[in-house]
Amino acid sequence: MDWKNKLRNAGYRITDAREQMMDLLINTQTALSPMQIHKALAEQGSQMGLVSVYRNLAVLQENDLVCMVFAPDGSAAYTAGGIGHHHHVLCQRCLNSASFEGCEGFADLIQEIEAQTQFKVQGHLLQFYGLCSECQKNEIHV
Amino acid sequence: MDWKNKLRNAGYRITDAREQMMDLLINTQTALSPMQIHKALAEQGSQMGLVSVYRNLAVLQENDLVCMVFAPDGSAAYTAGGIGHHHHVLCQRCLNSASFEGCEGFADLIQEIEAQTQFKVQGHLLQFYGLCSECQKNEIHV
DNA sequence: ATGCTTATTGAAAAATATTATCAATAAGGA
DNA sequence: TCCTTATTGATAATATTTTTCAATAAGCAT
Repeated sequence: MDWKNKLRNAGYRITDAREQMMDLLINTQTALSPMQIHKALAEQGSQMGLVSVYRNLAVLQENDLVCMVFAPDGSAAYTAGGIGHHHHVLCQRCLNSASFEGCEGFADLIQEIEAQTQFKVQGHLLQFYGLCSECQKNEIHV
Repeated sequence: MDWKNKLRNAGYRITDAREQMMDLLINTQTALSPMQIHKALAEQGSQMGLVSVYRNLAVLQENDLVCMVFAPDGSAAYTAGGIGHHHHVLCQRCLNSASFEGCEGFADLIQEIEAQTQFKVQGHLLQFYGLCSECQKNEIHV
């Protein structure tokens, strides 16, 4: 199911603002801050206000159409890749974002944590940071 | 080495503000926001300004005396537990924080990610969320 | 196509969170 | 005890996110 039907089925409307945002996020490799999204759309001629960017990010995120990731500096950035349960690798240099599945290996770790801490584990936050292939090339010449 | 010497050796001074903050963070099970720290210290009679809380959190964090964690809502909170490379489990209900070591199991996962994404992985962000033992008890009566 | 209902938008303002400035104070070595 | 300089508090400046509200537009029913 494409994102439009997903939104429609959830009772949301398909607006220009949402189309522009989805197009941008889908076609951008790097994770973008709300401000960057706003700026990029403005440069494309969009009149959309920053407020709508925030509001729609919330809607899109709620419907699993975009993910929030933490940039290396701790700030929030958004990206459209990835379906189902997955995680992200972010390039520390250019914020290029890739997704991957597989945190099954956690089962053992979670058991150990629960034994050690007496917590009941219910969820996790996992991201990797590194260098994308492009930035690795440039890194050589440092 | 206790935290005072650690700071001293790094060229920082031991001030009332820093002592109050360390005492508070060491004796508090839950992760605290800058605001909560400021409020708690004010209630103890401290005159410390919120600005100093922020500044000293930065200093203490830089010296690995406190850790920043992400609360379930994405906001930053601080806790003093844990030495060396470690991670945290946070209670979603009360923000109780426990630390654990062991992300060795990541070696395989990282190799897989690097193969899949062409990234060179250099670091990671990992936290678990769940219920602490106290909150599990209360959960039963929901 | 047309009208109606209501979600959505933009603009401005409010609320929050964080950082910078600078004179006054205090830590800690001489 | 003095001196140097990191640290502090108060204020202001930035940055970030949310709220409010009238105007607009999406999409269903006609």
